[in-house]
Amino acid sequence: MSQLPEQPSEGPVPTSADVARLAGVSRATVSYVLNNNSTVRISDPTRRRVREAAGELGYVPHAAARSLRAGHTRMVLLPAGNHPAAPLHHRFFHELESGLRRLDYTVVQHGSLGLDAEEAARAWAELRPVAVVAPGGIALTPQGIAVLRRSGARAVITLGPQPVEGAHALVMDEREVGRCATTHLLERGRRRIGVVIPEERGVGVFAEPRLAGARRAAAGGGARIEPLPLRYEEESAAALAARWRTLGLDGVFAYNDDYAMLLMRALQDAGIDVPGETAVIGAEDLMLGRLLRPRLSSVRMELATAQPLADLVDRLVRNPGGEPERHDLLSARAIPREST
Amino acid sequence: MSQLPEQPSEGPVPTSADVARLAGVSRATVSYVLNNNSTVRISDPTRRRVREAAGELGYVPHAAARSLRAGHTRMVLLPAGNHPAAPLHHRFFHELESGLRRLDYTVVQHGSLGLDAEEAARAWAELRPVAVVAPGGIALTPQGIAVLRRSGARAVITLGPQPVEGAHALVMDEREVGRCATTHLLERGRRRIGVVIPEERGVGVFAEPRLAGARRAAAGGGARIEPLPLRYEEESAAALAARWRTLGLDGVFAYNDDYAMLLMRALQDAGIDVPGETAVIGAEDLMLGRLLRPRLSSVRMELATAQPLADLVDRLVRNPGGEPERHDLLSARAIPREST
DNA sequence: TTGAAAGCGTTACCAG
DNA sequence: CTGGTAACGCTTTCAA
Repeated sequence: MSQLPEQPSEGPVPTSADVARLAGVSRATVSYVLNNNSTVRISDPTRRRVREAAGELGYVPHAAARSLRAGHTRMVLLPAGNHPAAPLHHRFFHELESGLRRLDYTVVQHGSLGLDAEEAARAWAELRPVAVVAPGGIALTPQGIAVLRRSGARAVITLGPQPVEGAHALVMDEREVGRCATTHLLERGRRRIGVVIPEERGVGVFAEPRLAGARRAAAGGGARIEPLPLRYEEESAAALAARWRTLGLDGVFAYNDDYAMLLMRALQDAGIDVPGETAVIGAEDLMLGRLLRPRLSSVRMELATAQPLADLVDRLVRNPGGEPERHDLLSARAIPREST
Repeated sequence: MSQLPEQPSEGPVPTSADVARLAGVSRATVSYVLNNNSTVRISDPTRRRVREAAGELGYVPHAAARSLRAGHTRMVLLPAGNHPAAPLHHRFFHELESGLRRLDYTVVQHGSLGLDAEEAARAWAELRPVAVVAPGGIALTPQGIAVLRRSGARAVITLGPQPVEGAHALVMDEREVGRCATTHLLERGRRRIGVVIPEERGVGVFAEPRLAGARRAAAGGGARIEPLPLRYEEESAAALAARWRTLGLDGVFAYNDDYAMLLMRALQDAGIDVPGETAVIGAEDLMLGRLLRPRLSSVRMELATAQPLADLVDRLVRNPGGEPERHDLLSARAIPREST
């Protein structure tokens, strides 16, 4: 009659007290053993008993309890963007993440769709991350930064096209991409240059600086810049190509290789010779651009390796007092192929 | 001499006790007000005082303390893959995430590079998630599942090409993609069919089932299947194209559109007529495939909308007892264009 | 309507 | 070397 119908999968979660009881020691001893605390010496047989008890119960420490006690976490929070990041960023994030894990941080991505900047910052702050690395396209306001700092974040870092007041900045200056592309077109003798602006929302954070970079380069070279809104659809590209000759452009920087491939095909279909009548250059140097005829010229973007940046995050966490730092991550250079 | 050099950004993190003190009420009252507890009635002036005090201090509740007290979290953990997921998956994750947030879950992605299945499961379990949704390519063993369940996870769900023993499964049966592609080639009269297997690591989880699906379809149609290892590089594709005629294939399913574009270009450069001599079909129906000449045939993959799946996760969390459930998410159909 | 107190799981301090 | 104890921040009885 005293049979308890507890299924193993529904039983209470084992705690360090359970481990202590099973091993016949105190909770403190369990803690010492499991954390390899070196300030105190525990006999080997005891260690083994504790380890075995933990294994037998499937004990896993409770991170929340631990960090409550410790007064801080080792969580680095990466707010996730609403929009798929560029492939380049992906690799970079993975590197950053494993770099941080190597330094014993727990890296956690937290999405924030449908929250405004303040709400999002509060949601992050509830987790009490020791650092926040917010990619470009994530709303991060000075007030949001203040909330995070007050909640104990020792480093708030933006990672994107431009710095944000009051936070450290890992800058991927996308203007450089526009500058490179435009300079290359200028060198090819082009003076009336279109710059594709994707209409997809969320891309603006990247597109605007690329355009700005193009403008600056053009100003120095006596060229004209014409922004060209474009959706990532064949119809949109065809419409643009249809009115191409009225635009009178002899070169175009197409935001990136995807848009460049789309546009170049539409231009060719409309009988515009590339590069004869109009030169086309993309960015990001995708493999696929090399498969087209003419082969697509591009801007290769190189991102700093992420391990030093993980070290940087670590340094800012350990030594939080200083002025906001700025580090430039992105370098760009034109890769001329046949389309320019 | 008593001047404290505390900078505002370095002061202690405000707690509910600070809010209570400033508002001149007890901590309990603060909790009632801030959580809109309806079982107890608090006067409006008090409510306002509490809210103002919280705002003034920039108080943000401490999620760890809260869940420690509550005995459970509302965290849904998504282990992040080592490898960039397909674009389709990206959209899907974003949808799932906002669906879950709508149900008041906190969605957290946790990377696990360089950890084996057991270590990873323990790392996740430390956070005491109420549910874990593990994408394909993430190692999830029966033991790992047990660890998670014992640590309080009420739902462990895999999301990928095949179910895992003991967990619920959202199945994206990639075999269907291979089956579709191959059936389409059979309908076009092809009988000697190559199937590209990317050599990049991490892609295997997707590639193997696609190959399996192709084999099954071929078996029914009296066709031969030839696996074709390929790296995503021009040289690799050129090498494959160079020995193409010795392979004697009249059709090829190229894993996806990226590999298909790469291979098709190499075949054309080697003087192989597409589709005359060899038909080529990809998968994922990328826009770029439509820009090639011949236009690339593809398999369009459609994923179930994610909101119902968020509801499903919620249901499994609230009602954890049942048998492992399986839900099929992926449907595929061939989109014939000019390359087949 | 408000306040006091207990307790969640952990670890650090201090006696034994 | 080991064991008791207090404290981290929060919510929730129970009592006033």
